[in-house]
Amino acid sequence: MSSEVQVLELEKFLPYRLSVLAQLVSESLHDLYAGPYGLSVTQWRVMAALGRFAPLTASDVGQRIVMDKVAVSRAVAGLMRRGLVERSADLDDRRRASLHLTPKGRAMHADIVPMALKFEAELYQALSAEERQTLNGLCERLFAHAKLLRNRP
Amino acid sequence: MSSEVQVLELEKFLPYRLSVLAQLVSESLHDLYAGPYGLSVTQWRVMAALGRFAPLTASDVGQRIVMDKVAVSRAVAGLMRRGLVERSADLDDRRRASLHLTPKGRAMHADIVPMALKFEAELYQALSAEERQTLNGLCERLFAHAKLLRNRP
DNA sequence: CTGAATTAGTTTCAAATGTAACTATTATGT
DNA sequence: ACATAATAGTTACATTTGAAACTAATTCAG
Repeated sequence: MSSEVQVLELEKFLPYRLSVLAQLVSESLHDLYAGPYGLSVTQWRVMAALGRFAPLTASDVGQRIVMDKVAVSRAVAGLMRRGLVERSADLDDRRRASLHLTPKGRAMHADIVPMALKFEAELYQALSAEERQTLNGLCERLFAHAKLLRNRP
Repeated sequence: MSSEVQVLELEKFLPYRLSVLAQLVSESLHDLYAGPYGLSVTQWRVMAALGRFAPLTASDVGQRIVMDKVAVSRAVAGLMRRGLVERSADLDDRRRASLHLTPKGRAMHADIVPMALKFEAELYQALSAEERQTLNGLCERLFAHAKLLRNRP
C-alpha cells in the first residue's frame, strides 16, 4: 500500500528545463538581429527557410519550420510590406503562391546568417565536439518520441 | 581571401531545435492539465512553485520559475480568483505578501503532479538512464553558458 | 457535370504578453 | 529628518498570438 506523496521539483523537471533553456537561447539570438534588422523570431525563421529552400509556398514554409499557417501568413505579410519577400502566383493552382526573397531580403539574410552561426558557435563552446553530437542525437530522439506520444497518448 | 557563402540549416541549428523541442513538450504537457483543470502554463508553474516551497512572495516565485513580475502577478490574480491560492500580508514589510496554496489548490496540485511525472517518465522512455543524466548535464551546462553570453556579449 | 468536401491562405475577434507607467512602502544619503 | 532612490506589486496600453470563421480555388464522389 503505497501512499507516498509525489514531489515535483520544477527545476529538475525536463519539460520545464527545456522550456527555460530554449527561451533563454532564443531570446539571446533574437537580441542580435532584432535591433539592427527589426525582425521578429517568426519573420526571421521564414526568411531562413526561404533563404535556403526558396521557392516555397506558405504551407511548405510552415511545414519546414513547424509553424502554423496563420503565423506564416502574418510573417510573410510583414516581410512583403518591407520588400524583403516577394510572391509569385502559381498558375497551375491559383490558391498557392510561391515565395522567395527579394535582393534586399537576400542581402539581409546574408548579413544575419553569419551572426547566427557565430552565436551558435559561442553557445557550443560550453561543450566538446563529442558532446555536441551527443546533445543533438538526444534531442532528436526525444523530439521523435514526443511526437509519437502526442499523437496517441 | 575566403568569400564563402555561409549556409544556415535551420533544422540543424541549435537554437531552433531547442525551441521546437521545448514547444512540443510543453504543449503536450499543457494538454494534459489544461482541459481538466483549466490552468495556463504560467498558472501551473506558479502552483508548482508554491506546492513545493510555499510560503513565497511573488518575487520569490518569479525568481524560482524565471518569470517576470507582471506574469506572476497575473497568474496569481487568476489563481486567487479561483480560490486556489491565498495571500497573507507580511507585517514586517507591507509591500510584500506571502503566497500559499489553499486546501483546494493543494488538492489540485496533488492531482496534477503525478500526471506531470508520468508524462516526464514517458518522455524519458526514449532514453536510457545514462542518457537521461547526460542530457540533463549538457542542458545545465548549456544554460549556464548561455546566461554568461547574455550578460556580456 | 454537380454539389460536398479539401486545401491554401487571410481575416477577425478574444485572450495572452510585454513595456512602461503607476501606487505604496521601505531603504539610503546627507 | 527629509528628500531621493529603490523595491514589491498592480494597472493600462499596445502588440502578439491563437482559434475559429471566412474566401477562393481545387478535388472527388456519384
